[in-house]
Amino acid sequence: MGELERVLREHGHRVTRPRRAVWSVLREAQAHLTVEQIAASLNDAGEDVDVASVYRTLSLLEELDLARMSRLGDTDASRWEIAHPDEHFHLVCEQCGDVDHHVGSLVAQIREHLAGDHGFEATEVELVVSGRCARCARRRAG
Amino acid sequence: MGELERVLREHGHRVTRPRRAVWSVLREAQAHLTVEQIAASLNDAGEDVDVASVYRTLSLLEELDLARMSRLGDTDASRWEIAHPDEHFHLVCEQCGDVDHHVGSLVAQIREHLAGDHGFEATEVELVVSGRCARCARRRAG
DNA sequence: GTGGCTGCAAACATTTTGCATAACT
DNA sequence: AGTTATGCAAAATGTTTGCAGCCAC
Repeated sequence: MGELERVLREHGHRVTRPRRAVWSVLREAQAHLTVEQIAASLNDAGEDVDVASVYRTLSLLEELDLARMSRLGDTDASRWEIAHPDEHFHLVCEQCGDVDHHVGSLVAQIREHLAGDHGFEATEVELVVSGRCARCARRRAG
Repeated sequence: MGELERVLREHGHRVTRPRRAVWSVLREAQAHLTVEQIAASLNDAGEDVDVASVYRTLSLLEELDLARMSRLGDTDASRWEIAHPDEHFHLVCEQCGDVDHHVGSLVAQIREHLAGDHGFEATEVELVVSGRCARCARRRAG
């Protein structure tokens, strides 16, 4: 049994076609998807799921720590991704539009720094860095 | 002549009552304000400014690097603040709802780390940390 | 069978836009 | 006087909700 089914059942929720479909789209995408993009993917896959259900499913997945929402870049639409077990941060390239995930010690370092200097117990560290990725920097600088 | 007037004129924009009023509200507030809150403040101050003008003014101020927008916490409304010359980050307390600014070396450190390890030229570092502030942590832990 | 879930449509919240008028330079 | 910015209202966008019927359990 997949992770989705297990977690849903554990919490007394039902395993339905729309939930499987949304989960599948999130799993297969590497990027952060807007609801619009998720709906398009569902369509491509021949799955007929209402946006309202997409929203409801995403909220549920978030509640169950299976998905994560963020508002990257300058868009006003939320973007969704599978909840990574590892802490990571986002590098948004202003030139090519790419969004990279990076797992590293950085987030842990930030957490420690805050606990030490500010007495702040961090539960969630959201680090979004905009700029130019190595590839674009190379191309432009020579 | 104030900073607002100077920058507006420098860029060929007019100095108008709504622009002064919005600027004044932002200057006097320490917090990050939603457009709704800005409108309420304007009302309190006896200034009659349409929301559309508030939005247009805020966009202009952002373009001129006089104001900054961010989407803190879980709200879906943008929040605005005077553009700080210093780099800073946000500590959002999940318990008391407080949003603190912190200026420190942390952002510079992140920038260096990324340039070194990832070859990523950061232009903007947005660090939002949720958790429990020192005050709330003390109260609860003893 | 029954209660939770879905689809549909309508409501809601936030932000943007078109246009006639007002006001800054 | 010229033209940019404003106010108003309407539209666009993103998200939530009420409800009748459907489907997983």
